Amino acid sequence: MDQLTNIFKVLSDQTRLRAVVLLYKEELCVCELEGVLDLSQPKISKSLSKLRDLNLVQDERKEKFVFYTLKKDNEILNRIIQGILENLEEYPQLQEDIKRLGEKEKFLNKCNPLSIL
Amino acid sequence: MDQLTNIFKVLSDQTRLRAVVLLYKEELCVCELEGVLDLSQPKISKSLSKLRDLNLVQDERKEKFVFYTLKKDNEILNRIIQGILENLEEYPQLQEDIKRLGEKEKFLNKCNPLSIL
DNA sequence: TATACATATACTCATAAGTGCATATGAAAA
DNA sequence: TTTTCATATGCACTTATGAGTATATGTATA
Repeated sequence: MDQLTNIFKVLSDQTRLRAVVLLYKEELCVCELEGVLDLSQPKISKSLSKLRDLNLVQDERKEKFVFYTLKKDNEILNRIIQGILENLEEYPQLQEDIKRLGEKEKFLNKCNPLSIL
Repeated sequence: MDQLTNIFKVLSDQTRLRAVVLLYKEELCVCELEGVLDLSQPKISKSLSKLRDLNLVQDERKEKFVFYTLKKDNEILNRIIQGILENLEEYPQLQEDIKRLGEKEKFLNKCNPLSIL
């Protein structure tokens, strides 16, 4: 039951929930998450680290960036996210996040404040 | 999104999760929950109070006892519990709890230690 | 092999959350 | 109207958690 309650705990934080929803849709690097969610780098990194602890996420380095994907082998988690996605109208923030996924490339290489035009 | 993360937070505690699953199956009073889950009265009572705060539960007094039921109007919550119930083999504790639901009457009027035969 | 840059982690702090025990509340029964 | 009994709440304590800032790590590029 621990595995179950741990999943709920992970989802009970807004940052992590937002990240999980995005990662369910596509692979993203820390940089992109930082930009799309408009949150600090350590905050994103820590969130991802908790997801990694629970084995909910997979990471892979590609050149300069580390890309994360959500593992799709967790029945309950899949169900939950699907439930959320089917009722997105109820969650404007998540809706907005997903919309901003379209501009994700904008944030690649732009995570450093100094490099923002 | 707060409502969502709050639901996850509520479910991230073992006591509350166990109670929610039982209350999804049937109406129970504090006494019965105490017996079935084998936990202290204040612990049960506090768990129920958090569920009440989130409007996930309904209470009704019947003579000496206060009976609780889970409200079935929360899409996401329903889905989650259904998901759990469909994979009960993975959660022995919850399975055991549900089994003990059969003996629930045994605990009515027996919550007071002094009245235990 | 230096340097730059993306990501991870450490540290401190403030706050929240769970637990156990004692006690308050309030309805029912005597 | 007093007593009993089911349930709720308060308090003290301990641990967990999230946030921000600074800094470490490690790969890639110059």
